Amino acid sequence: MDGGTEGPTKKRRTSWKKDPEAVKENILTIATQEFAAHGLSGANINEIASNTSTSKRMIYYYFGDKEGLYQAVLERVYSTLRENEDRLKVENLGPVEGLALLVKATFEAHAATPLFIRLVMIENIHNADYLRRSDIIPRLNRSIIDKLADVCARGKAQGLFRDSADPLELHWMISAPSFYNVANRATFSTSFGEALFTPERQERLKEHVIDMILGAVVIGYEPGTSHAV
Amino acid sequence: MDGGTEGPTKKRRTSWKKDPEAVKENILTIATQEFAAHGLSGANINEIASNTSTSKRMIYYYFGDKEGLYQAVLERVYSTLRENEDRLKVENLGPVEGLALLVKATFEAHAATPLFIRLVMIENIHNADYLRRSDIIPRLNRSIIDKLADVCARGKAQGLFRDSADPLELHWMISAPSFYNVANRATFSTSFGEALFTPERQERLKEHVIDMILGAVVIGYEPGTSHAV
DNA sequence: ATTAAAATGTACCCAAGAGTTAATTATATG
DNA sequence: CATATAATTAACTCTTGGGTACATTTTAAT
Repeated sequence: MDGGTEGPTKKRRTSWKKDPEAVKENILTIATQEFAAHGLSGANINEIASNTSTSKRMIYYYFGDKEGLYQAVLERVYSTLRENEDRLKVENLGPVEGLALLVKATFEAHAATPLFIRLVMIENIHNADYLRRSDIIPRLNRSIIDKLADVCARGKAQGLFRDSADPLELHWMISAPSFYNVANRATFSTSFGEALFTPERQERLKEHVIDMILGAVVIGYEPGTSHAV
Repeated sequence: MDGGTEGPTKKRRTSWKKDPEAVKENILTIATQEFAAHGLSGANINEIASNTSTSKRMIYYYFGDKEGLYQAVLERVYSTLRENEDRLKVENLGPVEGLALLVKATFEAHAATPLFIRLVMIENIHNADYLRRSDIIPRLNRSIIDKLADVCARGKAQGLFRDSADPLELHWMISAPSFYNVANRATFSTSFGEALFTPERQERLKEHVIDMILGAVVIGYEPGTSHAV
């Protein structure tokens, strides 16, 4: 094809600026999408590189290898999640309303961040090896448990919550449907149809989840009275 | 080692029996473990082959390519699940007891089949492309919905269940915590510790799930009165 | 200006692993 | 018992893609 004039096609390099942070950020953004889409082994470094504004060389320069890049992606996405959790304020609400808000916010947050969900799924396939290896765990996810503990304590003190209410169990109960709703949507709708995934049915499911949680925790709770939506 | 007498080491092939079904079954069993462990792209055909009592050639002979093998694995494991569901009998139980049993059995079945859970997680990563392509879907997972519909109808007819109770939503509500409990154990316990995964706490969680579901469906349900465990 | 170090570009290497080719053996059928 | 076909073995090919070598450019410090 281009074998034409073998003239001055020397090594004419393009000019560039030093901007390490922007380059790293650019790589991480693209890599997040690639890993979320195809998993750790399925992700393609060449593909990531070609979608960045830099080169494959820089990926290895900054992140060492594929696993290093994956780990960085995982940590960044977890940190973002943490920041979102921190923004939630329930201290000023009553225990029942506070708990209802936490459930509602969790359900919506999961639905709004499918990329994060996929990365967590992938990390679970890998037995959480990379998350465990990370040093961000301790400060991670602490706030959501603290919030639940606060709401729980106040609810019990006011005689509104059952004695059995437990913050960690509550977090499990809230996360499970919220996570499943996004994570298993593909197989669920393939098996049973898309019916539950219209906006209206999703609202209904969210209501059900709130009712289930409050019903398990709040003494004498009447379904449909959360006023949280 | 065996470099000794370079005598009659010609092409002396080992003897073998024709046994296509056993060979296929053997391949599927090993492949199931490999795919469940490493996912579609992460699985290694050479590794699978070396763990079977046959050769890599046979994998391609019977299943065409890696994706064909994966699809076969997926279909087989879904079929096994279906058979387990069919064994459950709730027609002779009252609506409340029947529903409680369905929840309990689902929770326990998920906990008992981590391999299946992993394959479903992996299939969701692939947007259920292979499940969708399969022709086993229609008859699949039908029975569980039918059972729930039966229980629901009887519960409503007897004035025990809320009018809002819906079989498909119920299945979603039952599956979500059951699935999450196994699928996300790695990241959950990495973030929050192993506390919820002792046998005692798992029993407690199962009770909570039963209570939550019954609380959402059964009019005037009192937590801890399911008698299902 | 000089220079060293950090950052970047280009081209390449090479192992891993999906998939194939061709010969060989078992078994059913007439 | 000839022979066609299904089942199987052994050895090979060849692309894909993770990772690297090395040259080059920017920038900050002296």
